[in-house]
Order: sequence, then C-alpha cells, then structure tokens
Amino acid sequence: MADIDSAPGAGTGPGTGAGSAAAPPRKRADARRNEAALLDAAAAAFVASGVDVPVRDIAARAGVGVGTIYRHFPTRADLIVAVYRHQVEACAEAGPALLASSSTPHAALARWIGLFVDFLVTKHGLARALQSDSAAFGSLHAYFLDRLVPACASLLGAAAAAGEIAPGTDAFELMLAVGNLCIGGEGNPRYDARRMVGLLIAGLRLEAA
Amino acid sequence: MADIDSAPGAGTGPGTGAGSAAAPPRKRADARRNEAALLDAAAAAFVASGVDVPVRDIAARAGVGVGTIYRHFPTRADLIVAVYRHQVEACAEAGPALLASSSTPHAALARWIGLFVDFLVTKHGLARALQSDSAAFGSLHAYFLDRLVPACASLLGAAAAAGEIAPGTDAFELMLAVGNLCIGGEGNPRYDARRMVGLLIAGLRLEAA
DNA sequence: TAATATACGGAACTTGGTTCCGCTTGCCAA
DNA sequence: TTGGCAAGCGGAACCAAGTTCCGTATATTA
Repeated sequence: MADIDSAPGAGTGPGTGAGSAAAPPRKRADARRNEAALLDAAAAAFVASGVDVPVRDIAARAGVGVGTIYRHFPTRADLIVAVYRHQVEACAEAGPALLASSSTPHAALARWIGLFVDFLVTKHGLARALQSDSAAFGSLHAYFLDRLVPACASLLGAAAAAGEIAPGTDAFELMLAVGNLCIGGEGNPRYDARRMVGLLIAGLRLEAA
Repeated sequence: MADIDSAPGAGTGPGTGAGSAAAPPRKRADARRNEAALLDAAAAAFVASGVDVPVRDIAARAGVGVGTIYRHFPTRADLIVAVYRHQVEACAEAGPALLASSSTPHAALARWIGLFVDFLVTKHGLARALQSDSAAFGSLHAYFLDRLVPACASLLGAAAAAGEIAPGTDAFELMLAVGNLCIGGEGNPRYDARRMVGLLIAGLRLEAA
C-alpha cells in the first residue's frame, strides 16, 4: 500500500552496490511535486464531490493526466489512504501555525476544527471504501488518534490559558462530538453539520468577563 | 414505486367515464409474463453475482431486452424492492408445498431454510441500496416478519409434531441466527455461510429414538 | 552537453448504465 | 375472423467512468 510521508521502502534500485542496505532511490522532483499536487487535489475533490468523484476530475484539479494518478496510486483505496494520512499530518501540523496566526486561541481552535471537519468527510468515505481491508483501517485509526488528539488538546489548553474557554474540556470527547455531528443526517439538505459544529465550538467560549 | 402482487393502482386509464373509480387497466399478458421472468432472473442473478450485477446480465437471463427492464423497473432500487417482495411471497408460500413434497418435515425445513438464505442475499443488498429511502425499507421489513416467521413456525411445528426435533424452538430466533450466520465474514472465501447454516439446522434434529 | 531512465499526458479501450425508436403483438370492436 | 392500434418489446446507440498503453518530454547523471 502506498506509504507516503515515510522513508522510501527497501526497493533495490540501481544502487551503487556498496552497502547491502539499499540506497534511497530518490524520486524525480516532478514526480514528488505531482504526488503532492494529487494529494491536495484529491482532498479538495473529496470534500467537494465525495469519495466517488471521478478520477478524471481529480486529475484535472491537479493539472495532471489520468495516467499520473494511476502511476502513483494504483487503486482508489491507495489514493484515499494516502489522502487520509496526508490530512492527518496536515491537520496536526496546522495546530501550532493557526495558533500563531490567529487573533486569539479560540479563533485558532475554531479554524482548526474546520480543518478537522473537512478531514472527516474523507474519513467517512474511507470507512466505506475500505470495507475489505479493515486491518489497514484500524491502524490508520490509531494513527489518527495519536496525532490529532494531542493537537486538539494543545489548542484547547491555549484557549483555556488565555481565559477564553473553561479549562478541563477533554480533547478526545470534543472530537468525538464533532464527529457525531458530522455523521447524523448525512445527505439531508436540512442539516448543515458545519453550522452545528460552529455552535458547539462557540458554546465553549466563556462570557467575556 | 413498482407495486407488484397487489391490485393495480388508481391509474385513470381510458375508462368509459361511467364510475369515477378507475377501472383496473389490466396489463397485457406478455408484459405480465416478462415482469415475472425478470423477477426470477433478477433473483437468480443477485444470488449468483450480487446486487450490483449488470443490468444487461439480468436482461439476458430473462431473455428480454434491457429496455424492458427499464420500463418495468425504472431504477435499480425498484427492481430490488420488487424482487424482495416477490421472494418473501415465494418463500412464505413454499412452506406448505415443501412440507407436502419432502420425505420428512425436517427435510422440508432444511430446504425452506435454503430458500431463506437465497433470499437473504437480496435482503442485504437491499439494505445497502436503500440507504436513502429507509422508510420503504422499514415497511418491507415488517412485511417480511409478518409473512416469514409464521411460515417458519409452521415448519418447525410440523417437525416437532413428527418427533424429529425438540418442540419449543422459536421461529424468529432461528431466523435471526440464520441471518447472523449469513452476515459474518461476508466475502471471505474461507467462510461458507451455507454450510454453517446447514450445521445449525442439522443440530436441531433429535437423535432417532 | 549527451545519454538515459523516469515520469508524464492523454488517446484509446473497456465496462456498464440509460435512452430512444422502429417493429411486433395482444386486445378489442366490428 | 379480422383489421386497427395502443401497449409493449428489443437492442442499437449514446453516455459516463475506469483502466491501459505508448509516444513524448524532462530530470538526472556521467
């Protein structure tokens, strides 16, 4: 399965033959660029049209040919898994950045939760797309918890420290609640999960003293 | 939604204009024949290849053109629902017939359960295909219980009366167990649900005195 | 700078759903 | 019985999406 953002596998490339440990056959720069572009494009496409979005649409968004998708991600599941990991990573890393660039910690938290909701769209599709290979899904889920709960917790901590929200809110619990808001009434036009999540986050806020 | 096996709807056909209640515009004989053939063919195709079997395959099995399928069942869900009702009906009606034609009540029960398992394939597909219109699914489910549990109960009763199985087995519970056997490990080549069901039914049997 | 492996793009092919229309056939009235 | 005709049929044609393949372009290395 495609394993991005980790060291390249043990492929025995056209190594020098020196050490028996394979030298990392670094991919061509354009290939790496395209892979990243595809990950972004796919994530956006999933949010916009669901995980069943046509391959061609993703290719068009990324500005590449369909062949390029298949070279990097032989199956749709490969692509979805890669996007998932990519998103978890991006989401986790976005925490500190948002904290630095937002006016207040609570604003940073709100924006971070927005990213998290985007991410959940992919996650739900993933669960459907990976009915078969549930082992892969399990390990991804663990990864997701490891990376995201601490990120959320630190945002909560910052907001609490700034006196914007009450201390003691559990990150895991909050993320679970957001997740639940995003599942219920999926596809119902009367239900806007994002708005409900907004209310939830607004509700954390303490009245200004 | 296609409503087979009930009186034709209130279509205002080219009536004589006498009563305001519409006269039943009975369908042409070949149309009824084709509809029945399609129901059978679709049921067989679902068992053989799952509910995602191509429309063309079903048409070929039934010996009709694809246009005929679309005329009778505009959407795949229509077809699946119709097959479901048809199967419930056929399954319920098969009980007494099997009882009459089998060597023993227990044999009849075993064969009936076989039909029931075939039917479950459709049922599972239905649940997936009807994510949207869950109301329709609910009412079908009720219909399913009303018709099938008594049928199963009477077979159980006959077998018990013949001294082949212990009395007191609950039909609903047995059907639930069969259903569960058919869900677990779906798609796993190492798991043959039908064999497991066979064991379950064989297990009902009392040692010959 | 030349040689070459790598990667790219997108046309072509495959598969499956959906529509449409000319032909056939069951039904009814005369 | 037969003629008219609307209901119904078959399947070709069309459309949408996935997948493969290969000629071309380019990053990399010598």
